[in-house]
Amino acid sequence: MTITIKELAQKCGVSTATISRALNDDPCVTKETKEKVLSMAAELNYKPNLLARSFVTKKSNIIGLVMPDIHGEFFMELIHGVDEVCYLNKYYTMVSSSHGKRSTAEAIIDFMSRGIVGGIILMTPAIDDEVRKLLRLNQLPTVVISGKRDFDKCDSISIDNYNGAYSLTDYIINVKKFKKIAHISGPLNNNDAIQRQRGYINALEDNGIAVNKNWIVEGDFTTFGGQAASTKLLKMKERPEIIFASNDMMAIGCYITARQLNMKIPVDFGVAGFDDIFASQFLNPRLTTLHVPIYELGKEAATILIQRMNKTEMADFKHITVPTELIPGGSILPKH
Amino acid sequence: MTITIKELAQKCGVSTATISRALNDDPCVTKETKEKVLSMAAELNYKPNLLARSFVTKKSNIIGLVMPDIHGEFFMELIHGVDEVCYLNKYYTMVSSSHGKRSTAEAIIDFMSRGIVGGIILMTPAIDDEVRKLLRLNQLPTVVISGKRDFDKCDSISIDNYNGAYSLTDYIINVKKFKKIAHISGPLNNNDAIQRQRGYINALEDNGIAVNKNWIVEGDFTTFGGQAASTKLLKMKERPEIIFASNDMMAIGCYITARQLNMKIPVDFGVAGFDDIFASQFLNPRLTTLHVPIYELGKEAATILIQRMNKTEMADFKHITVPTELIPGGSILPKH
DNA sequence: TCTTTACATGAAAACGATTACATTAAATTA
DNA sequence: TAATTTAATGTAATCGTTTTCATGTAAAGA
Repeated sequence: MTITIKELAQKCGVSTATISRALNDDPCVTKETKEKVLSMAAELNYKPNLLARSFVTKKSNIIGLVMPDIHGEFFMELIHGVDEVCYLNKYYTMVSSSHGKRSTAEAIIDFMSRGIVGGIILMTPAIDDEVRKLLRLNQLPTVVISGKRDFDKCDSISIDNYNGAYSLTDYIINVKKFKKIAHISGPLNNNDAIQRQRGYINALEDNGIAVNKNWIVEGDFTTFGGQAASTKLLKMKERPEIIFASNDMMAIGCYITARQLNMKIPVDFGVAGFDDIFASQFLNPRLTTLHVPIYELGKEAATILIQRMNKTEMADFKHITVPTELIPGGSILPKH
Repeated sequence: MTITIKELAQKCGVSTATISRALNDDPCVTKETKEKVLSMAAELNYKPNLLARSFVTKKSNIIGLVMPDIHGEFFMELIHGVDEVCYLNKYYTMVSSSHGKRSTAEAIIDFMSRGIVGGIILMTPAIDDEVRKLLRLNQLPTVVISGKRDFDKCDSISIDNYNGAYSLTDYIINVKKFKKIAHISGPLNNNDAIQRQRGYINALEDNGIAVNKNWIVEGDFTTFGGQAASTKLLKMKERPEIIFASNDMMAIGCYITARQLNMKIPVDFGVAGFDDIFASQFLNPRLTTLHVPIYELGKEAATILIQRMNKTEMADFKHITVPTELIPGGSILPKH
């Protein structure tokens, strides 16, 4: 079925070298030859075998996308963005996750050493020593998407977790006029979680509000964790008026808790989240949260990576920080 | 950095053929040689170049996953399931969508003709003539996931849309005791949509309820379409008591309409959906819907495909239908 | 007309693995 | 002991493409 370059060469009455040159737009071949080759290729439906091509050129137009998990719309949007750019540039997207027992390092090593991919987009909540070492002696172009810029030897894109959390906390204090604000953090080995917590704390301090340590509870970024943490907070003798969860999933956990404790959001307590996942807009009342442009982020990462893959000389690494956007919802009342 | 088989052969003092045999567990090589090769390979961190291997063996352990769109948790769970099985079997997942201008056929041709993937999982709402033809003369193992089994020359997995919709409609009639049930269908070139509508109609007829054509409105599987269709239904002089939307997204559109028209679900009208997407459980009241085990479906598809890719002799094609599960929610009251 | 230059194309090597076939050495049989 | 079989390994071809280098031809210059 599939025809090879040799057969095409025979049909055209030229050598395989000329075919290759014609298809790759080498200026050496004459217009007539090029036309003849192209029309014959189209007629016979010839498509170069990408495996063979990648094999000999040592370049692959496959991008390896390494994520901590393949679950939820967050990562879906990331894949979507990457795929969009890949498609437009005739690249391919290979997904991989460190779910189950697999470590991020393992996934990266796999991609790096087997010649399949020509570049890597690494989304990771934290870069540990093993991964850091791998990236350092990595020969493959890599773009790191992370909650914090803590690696300089790659292009990187970070979400502005700190300023997002800061501005949301500040909004609750100065627009909504609340001071009793609790925080459910993400796991504290997660850079996003750390940055968001820092933003929350600094906003409190800058507004002259003492930080109540009891009101900072570590969660795990799941609805279940949010449920547990919010239950703990709401059963305290002195309970907060607002719960700022470090992501929307945990904020949803707060809604579940409210139902269980027979409390009303936003009357009995207010809730804020982070991420603006799809479900957030359908919560009743709508969740106040921060929108993270994850689709655009995926597109940006793929764009930078492809540029890097096509360039031989290495310009300085790009480090981009993308801002979040405050999405006001009914989950926080203005204080009367 | 990356070492080749030649260098490894030199280090071991054997030929590349022996290395290859040792690594592929050929019974011909002695235990001692095999051990020597394996330990040296581990020491030097040798990993066979998969490109070269695939190139020469004409087999690829990359699976191409073709989807109509890369968006929403539905497809995310599909990818998740496929990835899980791929990882366990040392396969890779390459995603591709027919979003934007790209047709499904284009995506398939690309995968088929370029030698990159060794098998295809094709998720498509309908198989048109072009795709049908492609699949027929396809040399690559393919598993089709579709709303309806309408192609016999491949392994296939179908969601039991008909029985799901039938049982849900029957449940509304016989358990919830409603007879005035409207339906917002999906686009009618979509097999899932067609099967679901058929299930709805047949359930009505089998229960002796006349089908009201005005109460069947074609939607587009989006919240916006669900909004438009439900608005239309609710503004009729004789309006339905229950709206059965062909998917959860459109059901969410019904919730939005309710808010806009200042109506209360389930008091003023009831809603049912199909898919059981993540957001459905957080709707207030919880959406009554049908759970589609999409993650398991992805796993199943990948499992079958990998079996097929490893087998030379072609056994009969498998055709699997997976059932849906009724998820009762507060969105439909029992009729007093 | 002869040499030089430029240009278009062809011949052949290369990439890293697998594998059919050849070869060698050891073991078995006569 | 010589002949034959068997087991383990080596040699070399192969896959489809790109690319270096060589070749031949036409145009330009002397």
